[in-house]
Amino acid sequence: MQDVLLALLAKEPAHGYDLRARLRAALGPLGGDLNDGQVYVTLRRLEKAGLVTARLVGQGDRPDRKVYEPTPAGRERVARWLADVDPAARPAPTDLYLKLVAAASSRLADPVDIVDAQRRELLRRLADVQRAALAEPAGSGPALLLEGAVLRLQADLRWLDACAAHWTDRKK
Amino acid sequence: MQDVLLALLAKEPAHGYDLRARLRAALGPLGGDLNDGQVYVTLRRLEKAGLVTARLVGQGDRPDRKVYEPTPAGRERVARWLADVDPAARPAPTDLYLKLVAAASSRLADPVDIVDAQRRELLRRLADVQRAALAEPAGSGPALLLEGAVLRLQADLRWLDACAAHWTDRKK
DNA sequence: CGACACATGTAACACGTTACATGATTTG
DNA sequence: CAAATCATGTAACGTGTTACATGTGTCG
Repeated sequence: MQDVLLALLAKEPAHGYDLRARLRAALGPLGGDLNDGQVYVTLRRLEKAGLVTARLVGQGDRPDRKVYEPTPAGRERVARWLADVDPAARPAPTDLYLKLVAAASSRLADPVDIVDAQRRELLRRLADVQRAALAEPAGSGPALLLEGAVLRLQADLRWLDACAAHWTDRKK
Repeated sequence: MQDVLLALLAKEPAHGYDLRARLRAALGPLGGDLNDGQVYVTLRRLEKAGLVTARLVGQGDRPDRKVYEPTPAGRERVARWLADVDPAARPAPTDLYLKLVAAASSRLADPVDIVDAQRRELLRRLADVQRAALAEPAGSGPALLLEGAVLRLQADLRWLDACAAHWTDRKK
């Protein structure tokens, strides 16, 4: 998040509200879960870390803006971020897997039921995402991002099939 | 994490070291990034929240064990966790997407280069995971989890191709 | 007049990560 | 004798989440 904001500021100085709007625009329908204060908190942390500087810009009738600009240290960090490959969180559906293992070993729930419920949920989300994708102009950024979501959901659905097979075998 | 430990304790009371070992066994090669103190911190938080109780079990020569057991409130929470579908984090590769957008708009780096670097990285990880999968007994839990990782990595790789096409078009 | 866009924040909290810290016993 | 295994933790930190808090201007 910090890096993202820094990179946006490296393009041109901006104030919090504007950054939030740009983020929402870039993310499209998936930007809905952004938090109100998140951007401002992050900006203040960046400021405290000496990566950006701010100046107030009054504009008469409208509320004042606080325009941020990266410091040299900030620009350096952006460059490093862009050059590094993504650390990329654990690629596996670890959480669900642990739930299934826990359910199986504790005998409090049937893993196959959980898999079924999860499959229904993922199918629902897949439909949502695909519907949202149709609403986006083809070739737009959000459309691309939504395609990424679709691919992942499909991958997870195929994995769920493998899970179902796994625990069905064990049950008998 | 809290829920996972609670569920394991619901099966049978255990001490921290044992839980850690069970987790590592369940996760297989992917359990390597578990932190030493993590389990203990979580257990203490669970205790503070009144979801587990602990009693010390001395065993003469060996260090004492602290055996944890869920409280009724804890068991209730496990039941709820198992019944609920996974909240499942954002299904889209948002982080990388934002990096690409930031790179493109700031002109500090070429998105296509970033995509290429990322592809090399994912291919490397895919090879790692597949090699690890061969070392696991077929049909084991860890093997299943590794298959999940493979499917996701393949999905992300296909998405990278879409990204490359997207920004190659824009460049011309 | 009510809703929405503009514009900014804070405080408390939960959680994972990192790194540090200790000490006995078994095994090669 | 060194290393691995058993066994437990703590302190500090960074970050995201939640919820709260405030105020103006415009448009229908």
